[in-house]
Amino acid sequence: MKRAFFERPVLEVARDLVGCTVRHDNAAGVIVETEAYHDSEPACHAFVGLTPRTATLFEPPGRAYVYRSYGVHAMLNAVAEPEGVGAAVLIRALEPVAGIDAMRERRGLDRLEDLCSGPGRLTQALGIGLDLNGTDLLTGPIRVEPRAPGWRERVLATAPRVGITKAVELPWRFTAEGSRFVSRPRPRAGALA
DNA sequence: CATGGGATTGACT
DNA sequence: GTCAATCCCATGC
Repeated sequence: MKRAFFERPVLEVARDLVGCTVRHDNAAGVIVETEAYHDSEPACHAFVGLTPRTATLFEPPGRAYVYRSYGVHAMLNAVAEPEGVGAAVLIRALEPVAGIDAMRERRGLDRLEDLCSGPGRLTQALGIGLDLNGTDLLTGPIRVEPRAPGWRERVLATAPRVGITKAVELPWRFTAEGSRFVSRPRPRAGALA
């Protein structure tokens, strides 16, 4: 993955990350669902400006923004756009492709579809914790790798983002159409990107 | 310094 | 479908 990939409009990065691979600690999955967040809209953490919590979002593109959700779960984002712009792509679901036994162990579950089909689930499956906030996705412990041949053809669906209360109308969620590894709620077929 | 609210999940009715 | 868990941090007094 090249640095320039992340230094682009966050909607483009969100779309193009579907089909790429996330790897950590000998486990990996192909991204099947993303959401875009940008400091110009109130659902984004960076909307409030530069604070200790949001600092990573304004850092150079290609870094990991990892934060705690509901006091329980770790959420993994890829920082996008030039340094100084608060924007990131939330990785919401993966199709497991490597280290599946390790994932099952960390999740305490067997079903392949339950391992990484949600933002809190995939961080647990990959062993990604808050300590990795700010690390580099090109050189650090978490790696994002380009699409394998064939994923270019995959059809994307757009939908409203999940679990937010502001800017709910923006269709900034992207899913690999028909994938059984997408998190709930599964978007209706038809709204193609 | 007190308070409220999550970019969720899993267990339970 | 409903609901609690759990904790950091932004905000307001």
